[in-house]
Parts: sequence; structure tokens; C-alpha cells
Amino acid sequence: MTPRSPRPRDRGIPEATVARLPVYLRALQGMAERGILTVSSEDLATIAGVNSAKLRKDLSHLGSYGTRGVGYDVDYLVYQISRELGLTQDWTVAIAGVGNLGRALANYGGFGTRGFRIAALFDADRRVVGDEVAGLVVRHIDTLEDVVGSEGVSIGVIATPAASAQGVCDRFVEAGVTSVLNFAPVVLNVPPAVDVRKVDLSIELQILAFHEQRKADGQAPPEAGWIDATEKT
Amino acid sequence: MTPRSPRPRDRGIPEATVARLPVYLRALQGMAERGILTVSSEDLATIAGVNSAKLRKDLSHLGSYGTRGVGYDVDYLVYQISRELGLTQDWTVAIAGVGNLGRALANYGGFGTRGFRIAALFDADRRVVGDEVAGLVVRHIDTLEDVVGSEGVSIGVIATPAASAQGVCDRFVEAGVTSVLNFAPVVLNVPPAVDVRKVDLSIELQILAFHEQRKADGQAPPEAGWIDATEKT
DNA sequence: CCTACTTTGTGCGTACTTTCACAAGGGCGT
DNA sequence: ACGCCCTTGTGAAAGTACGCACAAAGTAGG
Ligand SMILES: NC(=O)c1ccc[n+]([C@@H]2O[C@H](COP(=O)([O-])OP(=O)(O)OC[C@H]3O[C@@H](n4cnc5c(N)ncnc54)[C@H](O)[C@@H]3O)[C@@H](O)[C@H]2O)c1
Ligand SMILES: NC(=O)c1ccc[n+]([C@@H]2O[C@H](COP(=O)([O-])OP(=O)(O)OC[C@H]3O[C@@H](n4cnc5c(N)ncnc54)[C@H](O)[C@@H]3O)[C@@H](O)[C@H]2O)c1
Repeated sequence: MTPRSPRPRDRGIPEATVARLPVYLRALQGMAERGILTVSSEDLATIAGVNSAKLRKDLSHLGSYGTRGVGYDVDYLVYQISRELGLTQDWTVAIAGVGNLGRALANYGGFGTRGFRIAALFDADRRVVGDEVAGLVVRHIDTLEDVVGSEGVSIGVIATPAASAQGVCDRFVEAGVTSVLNFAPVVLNVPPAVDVRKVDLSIELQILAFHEQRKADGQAPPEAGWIDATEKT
Repeated sequence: MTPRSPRPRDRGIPEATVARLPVYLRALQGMAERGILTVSSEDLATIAGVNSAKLRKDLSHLGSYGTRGVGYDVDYLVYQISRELGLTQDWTVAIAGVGNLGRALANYGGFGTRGFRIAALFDADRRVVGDEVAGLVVRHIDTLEDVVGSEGVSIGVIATPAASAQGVCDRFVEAGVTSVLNFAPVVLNVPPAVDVRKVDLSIELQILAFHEQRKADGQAPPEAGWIDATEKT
């Protein structure tokens, strides 16, 4: 068993590494469930779809948690990555906009099991307010400030139409939310202390279309070989 | 450069630029609708949330479409970016997995209006097959090969549970699909000629949690004006 | 205790990205 | 026709990210 590390030496994990840690974490959790005790960087890298040197360098930012000649202790690494990502504590989430997407998000079980508790759903439409969705009663958007305060919401999810997104974002920020996940196709304006991440499905499709066109244009029928997708996110 | 080039001399546009073109495009389309004829890199950059030098360099990859002293012609730029992204033609999309997320995607109007036609919905559950969703009848996943062939599907969207994702992906690929948008939290394995893009909401939340923890750990958060979010995707 | 073998952690060169800063191009008023 | 002023397009610098290759560190077996 790897000895515990005295100091989490961080302050300066590259953003690219942070974006990959959740991938490693998920792979490791899968292994832990299947009773695998240790894993080499080579094996974990293959599963995570990355180069093993990159994996080792990523993990080295958290500390030296591997054992040369053996690999990494799965449970220990799960713990270390979780701690680094801030998943050892629960985070409280609120979703604004309970339409197609908002409902899908609310009904998705994968969040709660990962330390993200959905505490409130908001909508502006009175036909929706009062509905029960995923065990929560949809509240009116005008109660946002009160609820965010009383529930201690720290992450706001925006699933409203684009036109309302900035307004809702401002209210989240005003109410003290410091992280926002935005599904509306607009660039949000926020103070420097607030983090925004955007998920834009149309953009993803357009990027695929670009490459698709490339493939169709310059003809050079690629060969065989079965490799890991690049999965650029 | 290394002895061998990874691709037959990349005909130009950096991946990072491709990922931003859709953002510019959306901003420009909004301007076009409001009757704006020309725009400077400074203004467009502000709206798109990027640095103006970056914007100019991005656009320079498409050609010299600006006029010094004036800016860019909005309509012309919309056309050029659309062409570059391959949006002057329609793309046919199929969605596999008509659950919470699959339904939200199918019901979303924003795709069709941007040149992405949803041609088919597939599910494995017989209670779902036959349902009408967004004007389409859900088909059984076993008809995937036939439909993909006859409809000329080039982009496959995977919204099934993680356990089924690789299998569905393999069938898409086998049927001739060369671009995949994956919502399931797994790393897909595909041949080199196939592009995969992944959207993983849990990862986004985990990245936010990481920064949230940082803010809490550290000390007094910065205080300043009102800037554009970095929007790293 | 020593040798053979495995796997980590990282130094280093390469490639990509972002940003700065400015010369050159082009419109417009006079 | 001329010169001023604005904005583009782009070299060059600075900052990130990637992946190879290998010494160091640890295991296993005799
Ligand atoms: N559905 C998708 O698959 C999908 C895909 C890509 C992007 N999006 C984006 O996600 C967002 C939501 O999409 P959707 O399909 O769920 O739309 P939707 O119209 O089904 O739902 C939007 C909901 O937001 C509510 N709303 C409107 N203004 C509000 C406000 N000020 N405060 C609170 N709630 C408000 C509406 O009442 C509605 O219930 C949109 O911005 C859309 O562009 C959705
Ligand atoms: N709903 C969300 O907000 C959300 C968020 C993040 C990630 N995801 C991921 O998206 C995927 C779908 O999520 P969901 O909430 O819609 O799940 P869901 O369970 O509601 O829907 C999944 C659907 O896929 C169908 N399916 C199962 N196996 C199939 C197969 N082999 N071929 C075709 N269809 C099959 C099921 O019958 C079901 O209808 C999951 O991988 C989930 O982890 C969803």
C-alpha cells in the first residue's frame, strides 16, 4: 500500500491536466468496483485514451503516488484525485430553465452519485412552476436569490433560452454563485472571480462537420488500424 | 517537424481556431439579423469573448476578408466561415438512445436551423420503439445499419447508457458513419478515419468543483471590474 | 545480498497557442 | 490629389502542452 503523502503539493495544476483528471477518476472507479487493486500507467492510459507519459506527468502534479515496478494503488489514487478535484465534499447545484434540457439534467442520476446535489430548479413559466421534476418542485425564478442563499448553492446551471441566459447568470452571480455551467449559446459576462464553463452542442456538431468536409474534400482513403479516439474536449 | 508529418500537410486551420469559428459565426449571424453591415475585430472579439489579435489571426487562416480601416463585412464573413465549417451543405444526423437526453436533443430546434437534419432516432427498448418524438418515429436499434445507409447519415449521436455506447458506436462506424458525438461517459474506440467528440457534463461540473475548491482554499478572492468569462471548452 | 526486471517520474526537444506590437493598406475629408 | 487616421494582417516573443527516452527506484527471485 502506498504510504500517505504528507503534503498535497499543488497550486499550479495545468488546466489541461485538470480536464483529464475526471476521466482518470472514472476509469479508476470502474476498476475499483471490479476489485482491481493496482494499475500501471500504461494500462490506465489505454483505458483513458491517452499517452502513458502524459498520464504519469498528470499524476505527478498531485504528488508521487505510484510505486516503481508496480504501478498505482487504485483506491488510493481514486481518493487523491477526488480530493484534488474537490469531490470529497458535496457541491450544491441549482438549475435555471426547466425545459427539454433542464428536465434531462434534473432526471439524470449521474450527478447526485458524484457529489453534486441538485438543490433547486427554477423557471419563469408559470405553467412549469409548481411541477414536480425529479423529486423537486420547480420554483419561480424570482425566488432565486432566496433559495440560493438558504441552500448554499455554489454552482448554477443555465438551461434557459439564449435571450434569458445573461440575465439569469447575473442573478446567480449577484446571489453569490461563483461557478456557472452554461448550456445557452451565448458568451456570458461575469466578474473575474466567477468561473464559467460552456457546453454548446451546436458547436460540437459544427466542428464535426468541418472535419467531415475535410475528409470528403481531400481524398486519401485512410487505412486500417484500430486506435483510441482523440476525444478532444 | 518530426520526420513524418502526422497528416498529409494539414491544409491549414489550427484545431483551436476551428473550435472558435462557430462562436464567431453565431455572433455574426446575430449582427446580420440586426442589420449591422460591418464589424471591427475589436468589436467582434468583445462579443465573442476573445482577444482581438486572436480573432484576427483566426480569420486570417480563412483568407484576407477584412478591409483595413473599416473592418469585416458581416454577411461576407458569415458566408466564408459557414463555407469553411462545411455548413453550406446539410448534414444528416442520427441519435441513438431516446431517453432523457436523447429526447431533449431531438426536440431541440437549434440543430435543424443550422444545417443539421435529424434523420432517425434509435432505441433498444421496445417500450420506446414506435413512439413519436419530435415528429420522428423511434426505430429499433437493429435497423440502424439499414437506415444509416438509406438516409446517408454521416454524424451519429450516442445518448445511450455508458455500457451500450461502444457497441452502438461500432455499429455506427460499421454502417459508414465517420463522425460521432458521444454523451456517454466512456472513451470510445474508433478507427483513425472516424472523428469522435465527447460531451461530458459530469466532467464539466468536476472542473468547476476544482476551481471552486481553489477559491475556497486560497484567500481573499480577487475583486475587480466586469470582464468576459474565459469560457474554456 | 545481489542480479534481473518492471514501472515510475521527469528532463528535454518539438509543436502548438496566445499575445504583443507595429508596418502596411485603405477609406475619407479637404 | 494628399495626408490623416483607423484597422487589418502578421512577425516574433512568451507561454503551454505533448511525448520520447531514460535514470532512478522499487519488486522478485535466487
Ligand atoms: N435541448 C437541447 O438538446 C439543447 C441543445 C443545445 C443547446 N440547448 C440550449 O439549452 C437551452 C435550453 O434548451 P431547451 O431545449 O431546454 O429549451 P426549452 O425552451 O425547452 O426550455 C427553456 C426553459 O427555460 C425557461 N425560461 C425562459 N426564460 C427564463 C428565465 N428568465 N428564467 C428561468 N427560466 C426561463 C422556459 O420557461 C423553458 O421552460 C437553450 O439555450 C438551448 O439553446 C439545448
Ligand atoms: N440526462 C443527462 O442530463 C445526462 C447528463 C450527463 C450524461 N448523460 C449520459 O447520456 C446518456 C443518456 O442519458 P439519459 O439520461 O438519456 O439516459 P436514459 O436512461 O434516460 O436513456 C438511455 C436510453 O438509451 C436506450 N438504450 C439502452 N441501450 C441501448 C442500445 N444498445 N441501443 C440503443 N438504445 C439503447 C435506453 O432504452 C434508453 O431509452 C448516458 O450515458 C448518460 O450517462 C446524460
